[in-house]
Amino acid sequence: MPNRPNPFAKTRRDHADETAEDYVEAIADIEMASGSCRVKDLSERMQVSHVTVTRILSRLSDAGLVAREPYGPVGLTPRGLEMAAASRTRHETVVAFLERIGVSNATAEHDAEGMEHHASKETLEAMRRYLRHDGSAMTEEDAGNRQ
Amino acid sequence: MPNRPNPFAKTRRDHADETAEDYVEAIADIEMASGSCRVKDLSERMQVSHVTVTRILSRLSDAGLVAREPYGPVGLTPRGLEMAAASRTRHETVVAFLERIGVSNATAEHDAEGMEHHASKETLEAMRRYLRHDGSAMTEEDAGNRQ
DNA sequence: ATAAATTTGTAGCAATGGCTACACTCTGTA
DNA sequence: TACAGAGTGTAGCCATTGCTACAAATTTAT
Repeated sequence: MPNRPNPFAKTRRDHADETAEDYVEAIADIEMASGSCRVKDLSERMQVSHVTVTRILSRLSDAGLVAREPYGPVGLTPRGLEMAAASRTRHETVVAFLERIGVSNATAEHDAEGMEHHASKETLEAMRRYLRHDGSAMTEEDAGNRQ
Repeated sequence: MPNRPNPFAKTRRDHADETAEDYVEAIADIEMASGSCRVKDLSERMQVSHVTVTRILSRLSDAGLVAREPYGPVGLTPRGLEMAAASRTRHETVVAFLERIGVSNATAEHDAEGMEHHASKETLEAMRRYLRHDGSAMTEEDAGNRQ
């Protein structure tokens, strides 16, 4: 018997859900930054072809997260907005946490993008607790001086 | 323009590589724990059908990570062993780190499974630095008392 | 107002990872 | 030894996410 029973399991499902969150988050970001979101914006952001974006948007539209009309801009439904807000909060928690332990902003943004989908409620709470109670940013030097 | 340029990008590729690492790590674990690894052990561990395991093993065998013969046990090639060792180290770092900030062992194991694939070298180093320099385990109570 | 350029949609292919159903091999025991 | 049951393999289906190539629409410029 494996000594680590099956902490795995679900990890390998949910890829489609992660995609949904990433897209919804990106749409909210882009709308916020430039006023409206187009397929092109998403294909650049996600670094995939516009074809891939179109197909995924169509799935998200069926799922009731995205509002879409041919050749038009991409919008979020109320449910999409909800998901975007939750994703954003979680994303910001992970980024802030990584920076706090000394990771550069660029790396924190990059790693958070992947990690955020796997941080459970409990882990996110631990991160927030850490952010609340350890007020100082930790640089490499700080880390050396701490004890 | 999005304010977050494209920290995304690769995030959505590499799923196959993550699978490879997960399987190789699992094989090493199971061999360690029970002496030999069978398809059945993996299908239980990963909670997927034996069919899925077989197909993935065949891909990993083609990739030179896994040694395989029909109806026989599953082994790792030298390259597979290398990958398993690296994965294990990284996994243990993430688990230890999560526990250190107050996450329960069960949750740490679970979250690490997904997060470890997205922790860059820089982030892993920050975690190890934190583990080295902050010797005490942090419980929820500790967190409250710290400042 | 037209032509050119950009954007979006559609068709159709590939790889990955799920599955069920069915066939085959292996093992252990009657 | 022979058979039952457990373990594997194979066929073939589906969904997701990539892609290129080509077609249609929209926007921009002339």
